[in-house]
Amino acid sequence: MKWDDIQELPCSIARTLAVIGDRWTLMIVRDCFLGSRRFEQFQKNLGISRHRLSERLGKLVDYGILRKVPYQDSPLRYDYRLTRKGVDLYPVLMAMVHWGDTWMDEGRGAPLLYTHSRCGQTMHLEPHCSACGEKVDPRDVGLHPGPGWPQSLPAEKSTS
Amino acid sequence: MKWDDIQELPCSIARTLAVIGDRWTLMIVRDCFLGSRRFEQFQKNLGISRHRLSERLGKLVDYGILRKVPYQDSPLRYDYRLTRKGVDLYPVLMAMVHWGDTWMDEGRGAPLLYTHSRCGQTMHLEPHCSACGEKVDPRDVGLHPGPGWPQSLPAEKSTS
DNA sequence: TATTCTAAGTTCCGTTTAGGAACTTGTAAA
DNA sequence: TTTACAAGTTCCTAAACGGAACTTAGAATA
Repeated sequence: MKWDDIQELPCSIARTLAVIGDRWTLMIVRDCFLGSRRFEQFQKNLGISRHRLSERLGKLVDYGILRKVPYQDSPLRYDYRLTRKGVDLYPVLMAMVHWGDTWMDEGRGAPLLYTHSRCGQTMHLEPHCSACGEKVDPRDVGLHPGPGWPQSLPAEKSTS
Repeated sequence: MKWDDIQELPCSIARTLAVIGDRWTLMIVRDCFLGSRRFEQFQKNLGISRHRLSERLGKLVDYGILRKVPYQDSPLRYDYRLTRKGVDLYPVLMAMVHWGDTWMDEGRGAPLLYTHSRCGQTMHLEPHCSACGEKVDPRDVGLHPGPGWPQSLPAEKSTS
């Protein structure tokens, strides 16, 4: 199976990875959250090849994660800005931040700390149940087929 | 810059992507959460080439995300099981699930639904503040250098 | 007016990584 | 004795990546 075919699977992780599962793509999105908007800025911050960057930005625009907003005409030039769909990737990135802080800091501690302005405290993001608001343990999650599960396939057995 | 060099950056997202940012790697981890433990099982479920699978499993073991547990000797054979480090990737995967459910369902609805056994309701994972417990909006998060921020670099300006 | 500069890409080409089919190894079952 | 099974390896072609040089359109400078 080719990598590009995974977006056809009835699986939201596969469909998400089909969009942001490429090398560099999430790093570009990360850079947007840190304030980058322009080609040269991304290129300088990330050290990605211009060729690759150009292609990835195009893909992110095609998928509606970034949109091009003119910041001058003659020559016409665009900022790349996160759309709502792009901003919605925040929990994915922050989940990675927490995992990296926990497991990949090599004893040096987190490179960045996050402050919740509502409560003023340093924090990380914790997954809570959208229904009851409690913190969720993976073992307390059951799954079953939803409306988008293909009728042609048998129901999956319920695991973790 | 080569992709493999990103793990040197003082950024937990980069360090996380250095481990799970490859094609197929997160799909394999996903399959683990769904109950797969053996080579043939992964290969059949994912359609990944045996070559690639073998290499990715080895990498996941090297990074301590999976561990090999013998399930028979003669011939000696192993299950691949999630370690604590691997289980900790759950929030990353579930954040992707929610994003995929929201933006990539093509109007068909979520392929899978998740139930929180504590409260019995269908849910998704919401990012909450680990300090105050409230739901977090990206605009309410400020960042500043942490203990792992290299002393040689100037402090970053605080963005989103 | 001619030259240089800036931003945002494209082109080209050699290197890596991926994908797929066939083959291997050790053992158990028919 | 042959077949089957599980878990890889080998080998070869195709696709993706990385880096340097080049392009384009206009602005600024000499």
